[in-house]
Amino acid sequence: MSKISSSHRRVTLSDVAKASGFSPSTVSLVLNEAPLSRYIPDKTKNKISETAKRLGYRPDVFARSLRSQRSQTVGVLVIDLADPFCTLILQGIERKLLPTAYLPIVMDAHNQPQQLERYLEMMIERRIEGLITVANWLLFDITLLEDIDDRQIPTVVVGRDLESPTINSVLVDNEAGGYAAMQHLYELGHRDIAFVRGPRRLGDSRIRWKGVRRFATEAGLRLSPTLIQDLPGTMGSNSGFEGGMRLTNNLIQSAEKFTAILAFDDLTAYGAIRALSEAGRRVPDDCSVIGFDDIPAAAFSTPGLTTIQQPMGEMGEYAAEYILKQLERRGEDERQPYGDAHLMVPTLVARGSTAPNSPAPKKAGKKKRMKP
Amino acid sequence: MSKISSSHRRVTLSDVAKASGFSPSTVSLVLNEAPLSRYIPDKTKNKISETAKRLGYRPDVFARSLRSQRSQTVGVLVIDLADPFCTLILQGIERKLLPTAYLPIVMDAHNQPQQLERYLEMMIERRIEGLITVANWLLFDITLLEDIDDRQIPTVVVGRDLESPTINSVLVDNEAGGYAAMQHLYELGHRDIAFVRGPRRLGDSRIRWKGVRRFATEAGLRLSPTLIQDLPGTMGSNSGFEGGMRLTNNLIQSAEKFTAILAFDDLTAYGAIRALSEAGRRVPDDCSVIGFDDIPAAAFSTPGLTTIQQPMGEMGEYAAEYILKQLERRGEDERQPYGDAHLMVPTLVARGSTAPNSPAPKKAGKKKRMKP
DNA sequence: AACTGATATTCAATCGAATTAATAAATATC
DNA sequence: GATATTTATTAATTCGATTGAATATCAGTT
Repeated sequence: MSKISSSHRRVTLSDVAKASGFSPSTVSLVLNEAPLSRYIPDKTKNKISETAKRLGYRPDVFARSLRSQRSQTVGVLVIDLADPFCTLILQGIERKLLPTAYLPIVMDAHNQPQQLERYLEMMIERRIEGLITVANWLLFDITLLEDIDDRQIPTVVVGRDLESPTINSVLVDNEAGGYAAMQHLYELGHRDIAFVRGPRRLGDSRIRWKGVRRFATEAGLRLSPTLIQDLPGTMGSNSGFEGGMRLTNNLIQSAEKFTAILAFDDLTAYGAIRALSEAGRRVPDDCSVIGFDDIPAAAFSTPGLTTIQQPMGEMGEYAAEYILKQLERRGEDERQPYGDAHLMVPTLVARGSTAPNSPAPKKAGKKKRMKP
Repeated sequence: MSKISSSHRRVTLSDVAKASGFSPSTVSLVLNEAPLSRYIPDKTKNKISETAKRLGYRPDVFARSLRSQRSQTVGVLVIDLADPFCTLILQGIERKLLPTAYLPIVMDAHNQPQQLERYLEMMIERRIEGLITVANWLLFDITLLEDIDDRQIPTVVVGRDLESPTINSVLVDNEAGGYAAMQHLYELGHRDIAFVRGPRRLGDSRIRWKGVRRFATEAGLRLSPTLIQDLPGTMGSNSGFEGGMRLTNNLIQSAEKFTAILAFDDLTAYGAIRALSEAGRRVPDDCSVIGFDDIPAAAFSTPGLTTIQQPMGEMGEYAAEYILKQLERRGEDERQPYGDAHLMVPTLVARGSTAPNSPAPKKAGKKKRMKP
């Protein structure tokens, strides 16, 4: 039973009509379960559906779309498909869309926001009925998305805090995440904690920091300004790694003691680990490292990376559901609340890259300076 | 200049016709540069193209597809989007397709080959003009693809050796890769090498092994059967990691000495590293590990993973080009050679997970037994 | 017997563009 | 000057499905 369909000539609506002895109109009404089919007796309905099945009829999507002015597609604009963060979100979206009649049209911006306009134009040309943008932390022009939204095409952004006044978004509770990361390190006994924060211009980064600060305040912990580094705002895709490495080197050379690093995201964390390793410091024995995201590599690297897990899959699912809901209530003309952000709860995943602080000395008098 | 298009009402062909003072036919001929437009004077042509541009005319893809029976799309069936191997290939495909008139319709099989048939049906419904299947090492039913090929839809598979008699494919030269991996370890002085091979049923795995054997024979090296482990054929997506871990534990417990592990792929290699680490063996000091693929994580893990790089991007590009070529010469009815496999050259990428063998003891007398 | 309303089915227009056959004017040929 | 030929443009059909208006049948009402 592996043949997909035996005859190569297309079966059209009127083929079914002819074969079943009814008119194309009737066939259409029946197969679409249109309201007008309400008076058509079951006998007719059965006959029609049977012949349709027998002939292997499949409606021509183009004819249908042309007539109905609906494409049955949802645009999915992914900022970078190679970013595992985006990929997992995308898979969540697909999971929700698969059982529906909507086909995702996936476009990959390859980390080049300059071309965003072009992609969106292509999507409009293809008459997408909804738009989901899967963003990583790359900055791009929001006004383009707002344009789409203006056109009555429901739009949502997943993964990033866009801080747009009009566009709804789905993202992780960054503050809770920052808080949890900090708490984890604190509970392991770390008091001298270094930070590699995200770019200042990035909303997500600021909010995570807010969570970190909140925990520190509550715990009565003072954060040393010397131990705070910021990733630059103008970074390519993978340069989180390089940034993390460079900034961690700064930290090491600053000569201020620290026993743990809280990194902006997993890639940054890996950069930190590399830098520490090159400086002869073992993770987690000499220094704990915690990331953010929980990309797949976090599980299979050695040591495993302790991190704040974003529920990427669920975020994608939620976004897809949101769009589907919008599409259902189309025409009701009740616009959803503007600029809403739906926050998902992050989860701490403790792996090998964090460990209790200083198993040896209880008295804090003996400080190991790397360089005087 | 961020507005994508000002007016929300669609501009149709006859709008342009009215505005320019010509008939829809003429406008269509001019804008498509159809053969019949050869007698139309430049004056007319210019006027029409100008008004078209002025009004912001964009042909309706559905109307066009309905009439011309061409969808201007290429189906891209990805076995697992979360697999970085697939992702990078996909990006290569996109790079080549972007400048053309063809839009990729990406479908993700989520590692569930049972649903393949359904996806292919959806693609046929969407009238894809060509099909690129991005395969990882998951086994699936080839006959489905052969069906597509039968329908005059050019088909190609990237990334896997399908061993199909009819379908063309693009993949890495597995034998050369196996050879190079082996050579690398040998040149570092390793003589006692353990292997975690891929599933026996997998063609790629067998060919890699062929390369390994060839080098061993040339170098006069005997391979110990005890040090050869095979991944099971029935594995989920990420279980390469678990498999690698489990089989490496077997190796460790076998008590036969080895100073390097040649793993089937990067994920397997990471499993091996984890197992070694848990057994107290350091990589690369106590044991070198080499992988295959060069997934992104290989670069940012610590130590970096030495591996055989597959040119994933280029493979994708090549596949896309192949399909485009087939589409160009459509109608010429000269079928391409059947079942061709285009081999791409792999590259050794030496990173931190491999190191010269035994800087210390020359005499191999002192064996550390894990358990008797 | 004429009329109403529910039931059952179909006609015909439409979506927007591509394309073939047809027409009209200008020029060339004998 | 009648007839080809080239140049320039268009009317009309087609792709395949949807849908509002129209028609036809029948049971029930007065």
